[in-house]
Amino acid sequence: MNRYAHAKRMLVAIDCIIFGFDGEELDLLLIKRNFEPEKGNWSLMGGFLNEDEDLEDGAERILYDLTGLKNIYVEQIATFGKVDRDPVERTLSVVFFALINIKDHDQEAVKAHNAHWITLGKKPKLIFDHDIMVGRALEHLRYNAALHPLGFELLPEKFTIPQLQKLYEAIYDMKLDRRNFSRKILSTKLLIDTGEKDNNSTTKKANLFRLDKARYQQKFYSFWHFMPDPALPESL
Amino acid sequence: MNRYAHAKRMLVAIDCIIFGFDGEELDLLLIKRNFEPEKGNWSLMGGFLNEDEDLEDGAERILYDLTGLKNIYVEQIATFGKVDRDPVERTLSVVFFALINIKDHDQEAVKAHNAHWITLGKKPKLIFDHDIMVGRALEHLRYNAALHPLGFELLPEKFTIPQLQKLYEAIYDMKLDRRNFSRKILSTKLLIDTGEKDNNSTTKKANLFRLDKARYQQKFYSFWHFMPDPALPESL
DNA sequence: TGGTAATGTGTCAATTCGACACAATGTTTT
DNA sequence: AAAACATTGTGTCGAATTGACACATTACCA
Repeated sequence: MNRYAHAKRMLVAIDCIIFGFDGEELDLLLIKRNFEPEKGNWSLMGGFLNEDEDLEDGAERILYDLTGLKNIYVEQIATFGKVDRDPVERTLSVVFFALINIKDHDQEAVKAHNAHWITLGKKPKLIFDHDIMVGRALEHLRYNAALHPLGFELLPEKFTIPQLQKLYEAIYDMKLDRRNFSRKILSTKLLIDTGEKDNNSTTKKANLFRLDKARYQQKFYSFWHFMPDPALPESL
Repeated sequence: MNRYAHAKRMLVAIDCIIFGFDGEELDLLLIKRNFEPEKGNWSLMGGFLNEDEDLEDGAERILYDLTGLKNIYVEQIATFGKVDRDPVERTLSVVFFALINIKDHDQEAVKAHNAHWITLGKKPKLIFDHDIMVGRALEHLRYNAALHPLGFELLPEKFTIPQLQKLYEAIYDMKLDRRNFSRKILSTKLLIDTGEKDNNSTTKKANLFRLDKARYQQKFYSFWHFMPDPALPESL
């Protein structure tokens, strides 16, 4: 038990990288800090982990506090632990990333926190190691969006295939062939044609699709993905 | 600054999942604890993060302490933070996984820690949430071994293609076609034929290959992998 | 010296992929 | 009202990749 007695207790922060999609580019929800430390500079949304709170609950609390949203897509990415990463006091930061439909958030709550949606390409310099965190989050998004049907979290419930394509083009910063993309997406049988049309369009109105949620759950691990499903052995 | 004053400081542990490969199956290096808490039960190798120590340095210290090895493959997987995961006191655990060549470790150091190599299929029940950690580590290994040339970390410097195949079969718990596997691996141009033969064999001696390390670095992100390399934008 | 076991290499059909063309729809312009 | 324009839906075709399978080679052993 001596081990416990001699070990150092330290602060644990939670920082959230919040991705949205405005129809053309990926956006981040960032805070213009009106509090110390680093008042006046940009940072991720964050907070300290409470004594009686699980990590995931902490992340959800912080995200709810800023956006007013619950049940959004949240995933832990990594923990940052350099000794001097926070100049005030040694603080570990557990980083989460969240994908939200940019139309859904509570505008009042966002304004109250002095938060702003910023296009990824125009991201200002962030405090501490937050720039590295964003880089890691983007890498994570690129990895997982190719292997899992993650992208749908960033779109409204009903969306068109050209919208979905623009999203993937924004994530990977590349152009994709319209016809091949459509063929590949439809071959997953993950989309259901609602029969409705996108009336926002000024030219030919595209078909609106929605996710087949049951199939989505079932295919989470095999979408665009050639590995055996990571079924764990009985003993685990 | 008040935020800092009111936040709770807590213990931070590091736990390591150490994978090895015995030529037939995946193995884990586990501790039969001769210290409290949970004395007599099995656990992962771990320890507390020191005050003046980066996370990765802590993981390397703990791994060196147990195996006598440095410069091994180590990767952070996730942080576990359930409030009651450690019954003694609230403790976060940052989990790392390490891949080592099972022949290389320091036998004395391992014995001194009462550690043992256990075949994954015969893993005993572990303490706390360590079973879940092992599950997550295996999932991580399966993910990444398909996308990156990770497997080589588990093999000696010179290895044969049939050895490599057995490793992949152990990781994914499935049989692969010998001829197609060979074709796929060789098509990566990642292996260099040393010209030597494997003299351990009692039948036809297989060719010994080694990794083309330069190409390995270069191809880390495109090996068996169809996404664009995650090159980050200038701003990150 | 022939039998056995494991390795190295080749073939072939089915599928998938990437590049590309054309028809259909809805708006705007003349 | 018709022509021009922008965007969407669908099809084709050759090339590359994949999965299933066969055969020759090497080394040990009886």
